[in-house]
Amino acid sequence: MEMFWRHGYEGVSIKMLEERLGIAATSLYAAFGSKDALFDEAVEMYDPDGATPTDRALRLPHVREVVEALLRDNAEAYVDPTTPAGCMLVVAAVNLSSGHDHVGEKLAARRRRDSEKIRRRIERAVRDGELPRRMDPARASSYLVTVLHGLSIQARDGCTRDEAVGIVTAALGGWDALVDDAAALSRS
Amino acid sequence: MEMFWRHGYEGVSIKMLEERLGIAATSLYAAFGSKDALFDEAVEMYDPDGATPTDRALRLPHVREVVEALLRDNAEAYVDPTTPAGCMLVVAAVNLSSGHDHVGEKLAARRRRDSEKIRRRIERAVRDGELPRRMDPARASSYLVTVLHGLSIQARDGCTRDEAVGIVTAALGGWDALVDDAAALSRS
DNA sequence: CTTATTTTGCAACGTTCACTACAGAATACG
DNA sequence: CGTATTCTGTAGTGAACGTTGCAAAATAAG
Repeated sequence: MEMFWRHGYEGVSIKMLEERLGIAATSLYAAFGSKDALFDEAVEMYDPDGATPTDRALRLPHVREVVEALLRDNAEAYVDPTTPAGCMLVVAAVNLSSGHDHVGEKLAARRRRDSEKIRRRIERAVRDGELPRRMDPARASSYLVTVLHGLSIQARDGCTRDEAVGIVTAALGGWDALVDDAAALSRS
Repeated sequence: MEMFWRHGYEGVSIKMLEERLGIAATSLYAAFGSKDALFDEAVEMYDPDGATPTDRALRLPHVREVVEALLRDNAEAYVDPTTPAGCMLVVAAVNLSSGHDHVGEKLAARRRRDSEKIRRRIERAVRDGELPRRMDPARASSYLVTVLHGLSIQARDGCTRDEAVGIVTAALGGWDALVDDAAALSRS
């Protein structure tokens, strides 16, 4: 899985996988059927539905701590030196040659899924009165996802943990400003 | 240039270039020498030093309008429907197979150059008293660059201009919060 | 017009790619 | 132990890749 995360779908050849997994190509195909299917398994292993840092953050009781955990925990994961940098869903299939577009689309679908989870959590907080009525969940979630995607690229560029934490803190300032602005609108 | 921007370095084959440029491979090589050199030319065309939206924004007189133009103008460019989505420096060489790392490194160097330009502009604003003394230029520029990189991925995912503008507004809230926090620190 | 230059088409080159067939070797199971 | 299953190594397949050589065709220049 880490190879696809680090090098992307096309950046990893069957030969590299043989060497990494220590098995012959024939067994690879016997076990997985195709490079595509192997990639899918790798993605599923990276992004098990319900068990990601995002999923865990979304289950926290208060939306401010949800947002904080969402950004912090993902940032921590992106800069974790023991794993490839960034988010696999963002970086593993950006560049694809003809015929491989479906690979990138699967990752895009997962990114959308995550974005919608975040939006729905914010909607819930608005319904529950935890956030102002005039809060725009779509915009807020877009902003948070933008920061996460950007952190992923920054992690790939060698961003340190301290830098990532600093970026998260700044981004939380942006979140708080969103909430304040919505509160002011809700009062007028 | 647009093909590399849209598909990335390895996603564009010489055959595709032949068809797009309407010339034979032989002439391609006569003119450019290699695919690498052609890519370099494309990058230089996309990112002429001193003439990018970032460069133009950095020349504005007041730092708040610098930051605003930086985010808005880049976001506009990333979602411009007449050009490929996102920032070429971010998306054109994320996934590279063995032997092509130097391609990605050139783009990373350009990203670093831009990040440093932004940091230095913020440092200048601190020196000139336009920003609080306790402002951290490195952190502030990291935050801005993170937002830009994230917007690039969002643009690739089909983000509309309105969504991008909304994200920029939220991110500006984060910038303002950074300034406010630094001002509070500077007073204590 | 002639000559020089550029471009083209063709046919490679050597390499890499994902994938397959198959006999033999290795391992697992009863 | 014998049998079944899995894995291996080998030798491909057909396609794609970036690049090159070269004669002929096309274009540009004087």
